[in-house]
This record gives sequence, structure tokens and C-alpha cells, in this order.
Amino acid sequence: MNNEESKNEVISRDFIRTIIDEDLKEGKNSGKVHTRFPPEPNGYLHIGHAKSILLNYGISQEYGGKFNLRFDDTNPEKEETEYVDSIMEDVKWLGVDWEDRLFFASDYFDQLYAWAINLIEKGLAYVCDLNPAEMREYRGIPTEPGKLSPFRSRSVKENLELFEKMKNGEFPDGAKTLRAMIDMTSPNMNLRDPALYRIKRAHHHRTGDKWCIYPMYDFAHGQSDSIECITHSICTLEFENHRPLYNWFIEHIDNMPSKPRQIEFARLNLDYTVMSKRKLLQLVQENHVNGWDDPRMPTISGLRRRGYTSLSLKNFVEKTGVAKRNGITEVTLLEDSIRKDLNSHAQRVMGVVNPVKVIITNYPEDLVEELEAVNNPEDETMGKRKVPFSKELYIEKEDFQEVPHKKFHRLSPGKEVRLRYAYIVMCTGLVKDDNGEIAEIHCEYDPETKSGLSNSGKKVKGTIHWVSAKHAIDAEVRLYDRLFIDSDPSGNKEKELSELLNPKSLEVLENCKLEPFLKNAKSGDKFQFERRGYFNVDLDSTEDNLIFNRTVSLKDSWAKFNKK
RNA sequence: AGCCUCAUGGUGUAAUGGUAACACACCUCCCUUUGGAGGAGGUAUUUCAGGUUCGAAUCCUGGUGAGGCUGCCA
Repeated sequence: MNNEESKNEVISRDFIRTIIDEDLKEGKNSGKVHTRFPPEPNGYLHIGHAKSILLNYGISQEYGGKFNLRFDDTNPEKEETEYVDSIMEDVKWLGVDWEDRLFFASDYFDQLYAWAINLIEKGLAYVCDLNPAEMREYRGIPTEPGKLSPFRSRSVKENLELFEKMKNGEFPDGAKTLRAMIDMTSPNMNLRDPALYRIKRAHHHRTGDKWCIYPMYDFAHGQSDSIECITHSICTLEFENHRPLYNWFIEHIDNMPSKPRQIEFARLNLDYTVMSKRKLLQLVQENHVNGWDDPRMPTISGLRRRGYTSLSLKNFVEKTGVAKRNGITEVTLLEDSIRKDLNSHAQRVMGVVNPVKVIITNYPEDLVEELEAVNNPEDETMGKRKVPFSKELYIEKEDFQEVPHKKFHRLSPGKEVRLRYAYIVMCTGLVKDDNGEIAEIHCEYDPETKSGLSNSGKKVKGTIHWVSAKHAIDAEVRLYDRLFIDSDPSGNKEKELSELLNPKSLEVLENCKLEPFLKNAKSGDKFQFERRGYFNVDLDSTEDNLIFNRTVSLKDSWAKFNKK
């Protein structure tokens, strides 16, 4: 083996996999790796969750371990079955298989209750009557220690009775909490006697009205991990300060099934995007978008509807890496991942989004030629198709300039251009309507230049796409652009979210003309409209009313040049 | 302010005491019946100050900057 080869063998490992490698080397968890994804069913999953899901699942697969899906449903007020369903659908769509390991934190409510009693018996938890305002006051601030709750000295017996009465519904909502007895002077606020249980008469999506007390996240999460024998509990940075508490429960509750290890990494952020569930919910509720799966949303369902594939998301997420540094990834990286995927897989097709009519004046009136077109130049096995050509065509408005820019090499008066898969045509005239708008472009074609003909060697600068007018099918096309004009909408503290919206994030074009090949396109089908971009057939598309969503445009150096 | 965490091109991540690299973005050029794809090249990086060392992005000390924590949310 030479030097170069040995260098290539050094696979770069992120810090989480490095930790797992070390744990394995030390013989921890008897060599097992078991991860989980713990969503709260209070909203739809977004691409940041996709990163976490794929990270956790990917690790479980790489190490020959297992992966659980567990709903963190400890706050019934915000949680709904609708979200449970959408989350499962999205996780599955990402290609992630939890096999028979679908769990709910609410499955563990009885066990959690028993463990709370265990802590009370050990003198490590107490029932507290402080109201929220008082509790806040007693907690103190980070720079100053808090004060001991006056209820901290209740006897074990009294605490046991009170806690039982809490469970039995003998106190009104919010009247009491069960708290851990840790350290009111800790610089880590999470350790200042955190609440374990609160009284809340809310209907739970799974346990119904069985409980009127519910465990807090901190009291449920680590223990749930332990019950499921999770070895590495991967979460985001904001839980760093919770880790001592996470470990405290594992250490102080008797006979915990296993000792999971919490590891935190930086969540994914994208520029021109908001990623918090609260803000996403706000966009939905204030109707700035059409629901959670609006193609402008960074939700998994939105991205799917937009036309992203799960493979492209997986590739993207891997490219963003895993680290502890907070940063903002550019959306161009996401766009690159879908272009790469679709470039090699998507069926090519011609579609005119902003049509203007072209008449080939020297072309026979009733002749229709079936021209051969390549389905995907990147993949010969995708074959070829026939495209009808006739005297009247539609081309893209922007492919014609009456007074052309010197670097514009498309159609303009007196100039020649190649019609993709067809002939070279020259523009010979124009017809304008009463408003001065171009109604018809007149061209003459050169029969010798038919595509594929041996003597069609004439060179022209540009090639444009077209659709035969009498064969064209109508469709609606939705052009999407970034939802926000601010590259960091969440970081903008001066303006409301609604003031940062891009007014042109959605452009609906009703009168688009597509080649007949697309007649039977089904929702979810993906195409490249040559020279325009990648398009996904929308969820609401029907045979009579075809709707295409633009996933992403093609890279366009002409458009870029024009901007300058 | 106290505690925790982080700091490498424009962006995101590598380099695990030994030549600072990869991807995206940006810019040139070539090629092209998609101004796509592809190819060739280019601009640009270790937060600062000390220290340890033959050698520091990496280890130590201090500074600076950024993020997190002060819910009976997760």
C-alpha cells in the first residue's frame, strides 16, 4: 500500500461516532449501539429533524444496532394524533425503519410514577405548594442562588400522601408540583429543585383521562431512554445544561434498567428559512403559507411536495456534517443535492411556461412530424420518445428579444436558433396586438437542418425548447422562490416575521403549454423541463387539471449574467 | 453578571502534535442540439496574545467574540 492509499483509508469521523467508537472500545453497553428519535407530536417534522433522524438511524445501521421511534408525549395540551400520523409518514418516507420499536413516553407513565415514589421515599423529591410566580422567585437568577422552598422539609410520609392525592385529582390544576430535591444554589438552573410532575387536567391523545398529573420532559426523557436501553441519546445543544439532571435521575433512581449517554450536537439551520416549530406554526396559522406541506415550507412534507427526494435530503444532511458549532448552512447546498439527484434520474421533457406563438411560415399546413427526443442524456437506458412538431408552436417569451442584447443567443429578428430536436429556424417577422404585445413570431425553417440529419451541420449559438400548439396540453405551473427576503429571519429582531416574507415566493402560471407526453403525469412524478428546471406533479394535480411545482430551477448562467 | 458550550476560506465541514483539505457558493476559460450536465483553472482560511515543543489549527494560560440557561414547554 502506498502513502496515498493509506491516506484515503483515514475516514473522517464526526465527534459523535468518535465517542461511540471509544465507548465500544471500552466495552460499554456490551458492544451494543441503540439510538432513537424522540419527536414531540406537536407539529410537523422539518429538515432539521430529518438530519437528526438520519443521524440516529444511520448510526444504528453502521454499528449493526437498533433504532427506536419514540413520541415524547408528556404535554397533552399541545399534542395531537394528527401530528403523530404525519411524523410516522415522514420518517418512513425518509427510508427509516423502526421495525417493531414504536414507543410513546406515555407508555411509561406508570413506571415513571413508581420512580417518582422511589425518589420521594429516598428523600429526594417533595411536593411543593409554591405557585408559578413564587417558584420563579424562589428559583433565583443564574448569578444568584435561589431560596429553599418552605415545603422542602415535608416528611416522606406526607409527601407520599400528597403525591398520591395529586394523582387522584384531589387538587386543582397547578396547585402543587412534585419537585426533585437537588441544589437551590446550583449555577445550573436545571438543578434548582426542578419540577417533576405538574397537575394538568388535559385529555391525552393516548392515555385519555387516566392521568391528571403529567411528568416533565426532564423526568421522562432519560428514563424512557433507559427503559428502551438506548445507549447513545443524541439531542441538540440546548439540552447541554440538562445533561447533569439527565444523569442525576439515572444515578438516583433505584434499579434503572440501563445507563444511556446523552450527546448534544448543533441543530441544522438554513439561510432564508425559519426552523422553529413555533414560527412554522405561525406561518400556517396566519396563512402566509397553505398549510404545513406548502412547498415553500422547510417541513419534510413541504419538501416532498416541492419535489425533493429522500435521497437528496440524505445526501444533503450528510454534507452538512455533525458538530457542536452553531451555524447557518446555505440553501444552495440543499438545491445542489436535489439537482444532482434529479439530473441523473429525471425524465426530460419540453414545457413552455410563458408561451408566445411561433408560426413557421414555410412549413406545410397540415404536416405533423414525430421527432425523436432523448429522455435523459445522463442515462441512455431511459430511452427516447416522440415529440410532435407542426407549423404552429409555442416558445418561451423570454427566448425572444425584439432588440437583442449582444450576448443573447436565442431568437430575434433576422437571427437563427435551433429548435430542440427539430430544425433551425430564422425569425422573419412579428405580429403585435393592439397593446403592442407580441402576438405571433414568424419564422422560416431550413428543412436541411433537421435534428440528426447528416447534413444538418449548420451551427447556431442557441437552442430553445418549444411545444406544438395543436398538440400542447395545458397545465398550471407553480414557481417557488425563497419564503423570506432576510437571510436570517430568526436573527432579525427589529422586524416581525411577516414583514420579512418574500412577496414573490409563489408565482402561479395558469396558461402553460406542455408536450403531450405529460398527459398522464401522476402526482409525485418528477421531470426536468429542459432549460427551465425540475418539476414535481403536485398532490392536488388531476388528469383534467395538471399542476406542476417547480422544485428548483436549472443553474442559469444567462440569468446570472443578466442580474449583473 | 454566574455557569455551560463553541471559535478553520463567503457558507458548512476535515486535518486526532508533522505539507491546512473537501463540498457548496463565487470568478475565468473549454465543451455543448438544455446558457443544463461535464472538463480545466482561479480567488479565499486557522479569533487574538502569550506559553510548551525541533514542530501547534490541534496541548496550556489569559483575552475577545458567538450561542445556550433564569416554563408547572420540549
